[in-house]
Amino acid sequence: MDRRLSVLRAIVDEFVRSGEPVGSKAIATKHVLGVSSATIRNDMAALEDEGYITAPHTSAGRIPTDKGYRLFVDQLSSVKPLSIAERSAIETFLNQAVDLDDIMVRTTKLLAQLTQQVAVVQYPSLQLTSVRHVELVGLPNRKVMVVVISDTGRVEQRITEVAHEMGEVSLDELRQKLNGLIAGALFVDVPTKLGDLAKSLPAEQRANAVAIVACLLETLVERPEEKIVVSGTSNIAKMGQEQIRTLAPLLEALEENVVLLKLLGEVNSDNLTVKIGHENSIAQLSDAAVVSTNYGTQSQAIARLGVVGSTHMNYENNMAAVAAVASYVGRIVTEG
Amino acid sequence: MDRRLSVLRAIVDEFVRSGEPVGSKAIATKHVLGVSSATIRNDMAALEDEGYITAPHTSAGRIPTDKGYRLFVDQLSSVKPLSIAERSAIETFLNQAVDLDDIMVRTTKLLAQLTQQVAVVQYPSLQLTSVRHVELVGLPNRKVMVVVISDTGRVEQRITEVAHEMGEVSLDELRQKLNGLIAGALFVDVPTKLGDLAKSLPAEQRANAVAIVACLLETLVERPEEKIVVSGTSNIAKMGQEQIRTLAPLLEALEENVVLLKLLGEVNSDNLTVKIGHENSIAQLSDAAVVSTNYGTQSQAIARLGVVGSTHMNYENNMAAVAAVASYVGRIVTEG
DNA sequence: ATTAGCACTCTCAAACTATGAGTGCCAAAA
DNA sequence: TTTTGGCACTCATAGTTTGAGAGTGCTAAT
Repeated sequence: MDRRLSVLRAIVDEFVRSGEPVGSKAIATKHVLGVSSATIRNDMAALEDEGYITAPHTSAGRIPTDKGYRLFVDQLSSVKPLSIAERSAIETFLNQAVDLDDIMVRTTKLLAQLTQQVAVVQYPSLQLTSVRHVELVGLPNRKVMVVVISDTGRVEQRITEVAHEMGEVSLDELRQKLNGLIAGALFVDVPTKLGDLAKSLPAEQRANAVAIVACLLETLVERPEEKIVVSGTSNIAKMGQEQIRTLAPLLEALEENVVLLKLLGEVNSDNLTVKIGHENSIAQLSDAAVVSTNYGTQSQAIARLGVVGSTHMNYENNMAAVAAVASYVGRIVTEG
Repeated sequence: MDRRLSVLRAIVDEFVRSGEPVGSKAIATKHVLGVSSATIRNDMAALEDEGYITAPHTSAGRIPTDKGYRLFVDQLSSVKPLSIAERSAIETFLNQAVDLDDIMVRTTKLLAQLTQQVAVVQYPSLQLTSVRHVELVGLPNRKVMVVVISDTGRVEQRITEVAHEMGEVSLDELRQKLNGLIAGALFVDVPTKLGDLAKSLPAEQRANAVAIVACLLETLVERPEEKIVVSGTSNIAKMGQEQIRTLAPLLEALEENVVLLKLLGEVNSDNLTVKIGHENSIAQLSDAAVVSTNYGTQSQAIARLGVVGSTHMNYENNMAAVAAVASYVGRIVTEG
C-alpha cells in the first residue's frame, strides 16, 4: 500500500514541525493526498496495528513510534544535498581554522548550528593516524619533554624524568634515531618498531632511552580514551518543554565521554548511521536519536562525528548536514 | 541590631536548603534564637524595609534579595576550610593528571562535583606565562611547524609555509637562535625581543625567518581568546524546576567563551570574588551567582577559575571549594 | 522590647465542569 | 473492494470554584 507510506511520512513531517500529535483532519488538509480524512483514519488504524504509530491517548492524534521513524528514515534513501550557499559557508568557516583544536571546535559549532541539536565530534583516532615527528626537549632537573606530532596535526606531549642529565647532543642523537625508526609509522605499529632500540645503544645511554621510549609508548598507546568535543547543549533547552524532563539524563550523558563514544560507535553496515530511541543501547537515552558518520578519506575512516537530539528531529536535514560536514572535515584533516 | 543579622542568616540558610520561601515560624522553631515568631516577624518587616528580603506574595514567606545575599556573603568573612578528607581527595585526584589538558579537565570536574554547580576554569593565560622552548619541525612541501611550549606545559602549534625549502641544518640554526633569544621570556615580551632578529641573518635565510617569526608571534600574541573548560552543565538540570526557565539563557551563555571570561574577569579588590544576580554585568544572568578566584603563585595570578549557579547556592561551601581547588591547581601548574 | 492573639489575605491544590479534538465504525457510494 | 460522509463516543485539557492553610500585620498586654 503506497498511500500508507505517504500518510506515515506526513505524520512524521507534521510531528517534527509542530511537536504535537497529529490527527487525520490535519493531514487531509495540509498534505495533498486526494483522499478524505476518513480514508486517512483507516490507514492510520492500519499503521497503528502494524506498530508504526501510536496514540498518546484516546482523543489525541498519533505520533510515530521508533519503528515508524525507522521506516521513515529507511525510506529516505538518498541524502538530499545541502544548498550551494550552505556548502560554501561550511567550507569557508572550516578553512579559517588555524590548528586541529580549532578545526574540532569549529566543526562542533557548525554542526550544532546547522542541526539545532547537540553536536559531537571525535578527534582523529590515535590508533589510525601515523607519526609525523617526535621531538625531545631537555628541561631542567633531568626532565625531558616528549612531543609527538601526528599527521593529522594532533600534538601530544608528556614529561618524564630520566636517570641522568642529557646534553643537547645525546638528545639530538636519540631524536634522530627515534624519527628514523617511527616517522611515518602508524601509532599502533610503534611498539614493535621500537622494540629493540635500546639494545642498539651504548650502555650509558640505555637507561635514559628506555625511560623516554616508555613515556612515548604511554603517550601513543596506553591512552584508551579518545578525545571528543561537544557543542550545542543549549539547543536542548530550546526543545519542547514537555521533554525537559528527559533533559537531565541527556546532559549527564553528554558529560560522560565514554557514553558518547559508545553512542557514536554503534555503526550499521552503512556509513551514515541513524539510531532511534531504544535502538541505541544506553537506556537513559531512549528518547534520543543519534545521527552519526565516519570522516576521513574514502578508503580510511579516521574518526566519527554526529548529532544527538530528540527522536522527533528533522532527520532529513540533519542527515544531510552530518554527511556534508563530515566530508569537509575529512578532507581538511587528511590534507593536513 | 545583632539579631536581625541572625534572622537574615537563618533565612538564607533555610532558603538555600529548601528552595522555598521561609516564614517566621519556621525560623523560630528550627533556629534557636530564643525569641518568638512574632519578634522575628518584626525583624523581618524591618529587613524587608531595608531591602534585604522580599515576599513573593502575601501569604508566603520571605526570600533574600541580591542585597540580602550580599550582606550574608560579606558577613562570611573567613572562608571555612574544607575537611582533611576532602583536601586529600582533591590532591590525589589532581596529581593523577598527566598533562595540562588533563589538569584543566580534572579541575573542572572536581569543582563541579564539589559544588554541584557549573564549573569554569581558564587555561593559564598566555600573556602571563613565559616560553620554555620553541621547536621547529620541517615538513614536506616547504611547510614548517612551529611549536611553542610554555612553562605551564601548554603547547601551541601552528603550521606555516616558507619561500624555499629549509634543510635540517638551517632549521637547527634558527631554532637555536630563537631559543637563545626568547627561552624564559614572557610571552608579551617576545615581540620586542625578536624585533631585529631578521637583520642579523644572512640575506638568503631572511625571508624564511621572517615568515616563521611572524607565525610564532601570531601563535603567541594575536590570539586574544583565552581557552576555558566548562563542566557540570547537568547540575543545572538538577536545580528546582521553577528555575528551568532561567536555564536556557544560562546554557547559551556557557557556550560563549567571551561571556564566561567576562564573568570570571570581574574581580573585586579582594581575590575571592562573589558576584550576585544583577551585580554581574550580563543581563540574562541576573538570576545567577558567580564565585571566582585567581590561581597561580602568591605573587602572580596565572588565570581564574570559578563556579556559576543559582543565586541561592550554598555560598559557604562553594567559596571554600573554589578557594581550595584554586590553591592546589595553582601549585600544580606552577610546579610544572 | 517582646509576646500572644486574632483578623485578614492570598496561594495552592483538589474537585468539578464543559468544551472540543479526534477516533471508530457503519452504511452508502464509487 | 475501496472510499466517504455521518454520527456517537471518549477523554484530555483548560477553566472555574472552593476550601484549607500558611503567613502576615496589628494591637494590646507583659
